Amino acid sequence: TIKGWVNTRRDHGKIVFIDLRDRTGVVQVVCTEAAKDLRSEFVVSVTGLVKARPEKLINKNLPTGTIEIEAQEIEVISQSEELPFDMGKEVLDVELPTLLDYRALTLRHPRVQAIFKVQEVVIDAFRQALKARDFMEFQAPCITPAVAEGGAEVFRVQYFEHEAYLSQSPQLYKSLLVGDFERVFSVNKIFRAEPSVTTRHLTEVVSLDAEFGFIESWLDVLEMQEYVVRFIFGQVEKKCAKELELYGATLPKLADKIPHIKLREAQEIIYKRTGRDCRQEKDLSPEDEREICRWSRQERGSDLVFVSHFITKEKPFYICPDPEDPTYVLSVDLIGRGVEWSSGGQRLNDYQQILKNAKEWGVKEEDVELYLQSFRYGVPPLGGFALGAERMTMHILGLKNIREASLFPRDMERIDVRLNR
RNA sequence: GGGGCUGUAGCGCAGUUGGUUAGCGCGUCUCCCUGUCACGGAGAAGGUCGCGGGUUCGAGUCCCGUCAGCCCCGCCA
Repeated sequence: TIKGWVNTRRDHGKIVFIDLRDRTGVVQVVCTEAAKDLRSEFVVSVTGLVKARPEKLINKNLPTGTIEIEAQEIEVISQSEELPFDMGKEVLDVELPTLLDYRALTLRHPRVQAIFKVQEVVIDAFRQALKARDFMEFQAPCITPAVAEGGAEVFRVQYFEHEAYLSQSPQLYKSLLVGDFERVFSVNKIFRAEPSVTTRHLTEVVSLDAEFGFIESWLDVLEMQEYVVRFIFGQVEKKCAKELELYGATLPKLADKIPHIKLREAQEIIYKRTGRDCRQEKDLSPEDEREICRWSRQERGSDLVFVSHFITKEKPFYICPDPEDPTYVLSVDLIGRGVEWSSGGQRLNDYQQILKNAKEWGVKEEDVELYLQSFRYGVPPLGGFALGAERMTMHILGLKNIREASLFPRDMERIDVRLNR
């Protein structure tokens, strides 16, 4: 007896073929006319005999193509309504809004499922990589007391008779915890109320965060980041060959060492290559990021490139300025395939300096009280980084829109269903 | 917030310089088929062309407005 969903039905009159699907794959069931009433996505229980197919009837395109099941009895367990689109195609031919409007159904398609198998491996590999380096996993809070960092917009929530916010980053908590556990990481949801309607932004994101103490320099953070990314790629390559093939995807090519350049060097390179002068800009634009990726690929043989030394004033108060030139910070973004994959850097660990910076940045002491407490009682030099799980998944598979890489994407216009209907 | 593009059957699309009955593929329904595996064959149903207004003898097509969607830019520790 085998139970599963009807993938497709091929009716030949006296003989009917059913492709039966369950979590392990698809197998062909040979039925009599009794199967005439079965439709796509019906859940059925088939009792019958597993038989080897005659040589001529072997389907080489199907992993189970050498066998088939001769049905003796078929019981319908659950019926399905008529499908809104064709699920039998190798590639679901629907537009993004349809893909998401029918999410419960589209997630049954093997090519859609592949996305989330890759994502699972990415997240699992992140955990493995850090546990192997003696990091401890922690659960970050989602409700936070105040907006401690400028920058990204935050969601406000009613918290009894008080106001609270949804966490836009576990940053302060993971840094704080370095004072307690030395090496920590978390896999957690973060929330951003940016009014951004783009192919790479979501309001609810899975963030892969790591932070550790006793670093000799910010380069230790960069190395740890590189180790983790390489480990993740290795696991995806090993465990997701089938999924990568479905998308014709290849993992980013990495040089022996991922090249690393400073923001100003990157801008100089872009100026020399394109004549576009962005040397005074405070950050790389999307086009700049694409150009620097082209450079990295051509000149250094690497699809990924670290860009460091962003402008101190543009970064949060806790980032460590470069002692050699405090205009720039010891923070680093990992850029690949034209977009940002992760960002990290060295943080301040000197209590007085953090206090001073907080004041300068306009951060109220009382809003970061718990964070500051940690640094009053001794914290080693520290740093860390964060990767976006959806962005990694998206760019590993070459998806066009990040919403495809989120099971239930939230954006300005959608929470499960479209908000403007 | 700025710009570009799109909106035609359940889904994906075509529709010429404005012209009389708006098409195609898939899916759905009926019938035929014992070897298909995206089965095949015959037939059928299914549309106020996003919505509102205008120009015109006549609008899916042109104009204005509006709503929705997609993409780019901006915003984005």
